Amino acid sequence: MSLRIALLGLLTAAGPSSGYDLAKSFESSLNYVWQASHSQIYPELVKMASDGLVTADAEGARGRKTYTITPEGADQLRAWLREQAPSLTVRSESALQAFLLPVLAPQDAVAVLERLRERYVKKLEALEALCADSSAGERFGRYALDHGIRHVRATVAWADDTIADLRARG
Amino acid sequence: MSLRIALLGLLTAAGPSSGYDLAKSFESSLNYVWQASHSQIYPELVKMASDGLVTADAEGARGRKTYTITPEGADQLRAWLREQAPSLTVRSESALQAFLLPVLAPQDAVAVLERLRERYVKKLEALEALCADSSAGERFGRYALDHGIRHVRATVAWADDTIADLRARG
DNA sequence: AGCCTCATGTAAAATGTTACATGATTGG
DNA sequence: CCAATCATGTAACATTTTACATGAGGCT
Repeated sequence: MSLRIALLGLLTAAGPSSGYDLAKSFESSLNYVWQASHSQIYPELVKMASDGLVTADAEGARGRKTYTITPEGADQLRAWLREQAPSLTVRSESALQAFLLPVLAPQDAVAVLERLRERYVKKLEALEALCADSSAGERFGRYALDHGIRHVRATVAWADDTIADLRARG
Repeated sequence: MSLRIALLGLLTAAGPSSGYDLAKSFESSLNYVWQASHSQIYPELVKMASDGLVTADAEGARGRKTYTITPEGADQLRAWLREQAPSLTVRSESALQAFLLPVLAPQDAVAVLERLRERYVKKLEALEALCADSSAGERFGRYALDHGIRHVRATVAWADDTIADLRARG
């Protein structure tokens, strides 16, 4: 369901798009919260078309198919948002590493954390650049971007404090 | 791989455990960052035993099997932690909702967010209670719990600010 | 001509979820 | 004795990832 919803959302935000476009949108805008590759997206769009949630254009150059959200698709998206209480759980490999850190000797744990922290700082810079780019009017994706930035900042702060704690222990 | 690593970590943290115990550990301690149910855990433990990462006791009461991590298992866990740069992406249904919020009329979006905020506040209270419970010495899970608390706090703050923003727009 | 990006798809494998199925032990 | 919890497993299904496969169009 989530994939379908995400695609409907992207089609609303960006207007008519091809599967290829949508795959790129996933990479750029949605990547921090959800992932999907073209091999998942193409078949899903076909199913969504047969369910009447989107319509496909005749093919353009290079076999390009442009999908447009239908009123039923828009209804279904809004209904899902209003009615579906989302799961609060998260799947995060880096947080899993964080959990397991104490199995390492403190100095090894510090090394792992410093590497992780560095990568998060880069991610934060990338997100902040995106935020600066987006003109003030662009509401779409803005809330999620803000959400992402706060999370990454929280992670960097956590890494700092955890590194300090590990160092204090030796 | 992540499931296997998580199980090795839990076996290190909690000592010899049954699949049932491990499933409960997932629910209580690891739930915020990773999920797995008994139907995934039992077969995985069998595979891990055949790969020499854990050993199984003879059965106890009610068919209970206690698994113990082997030195090879511990090595593999530490090697993974030291060498594997984890993916920084996250899969979060609630963050996906956050992203899609602008498709709703502002007052509907506010209602959705308020409901979400309430659930996160409850989650925060539960995590903070856990944190207070855990005696100061207990390092295991502490870093991850701290990580989780910071993330949930960041989410609540984000919800507050986003609600305010949506209200300001009408 | 050759390389890169665009563009679509399918297949196989791995992973994760939900449902079904069974039975022992403990506590009230 | 009954209900809850302990305890294990399998099967079916859904989802996700990785790999394979193909070809058009643009640029140098």
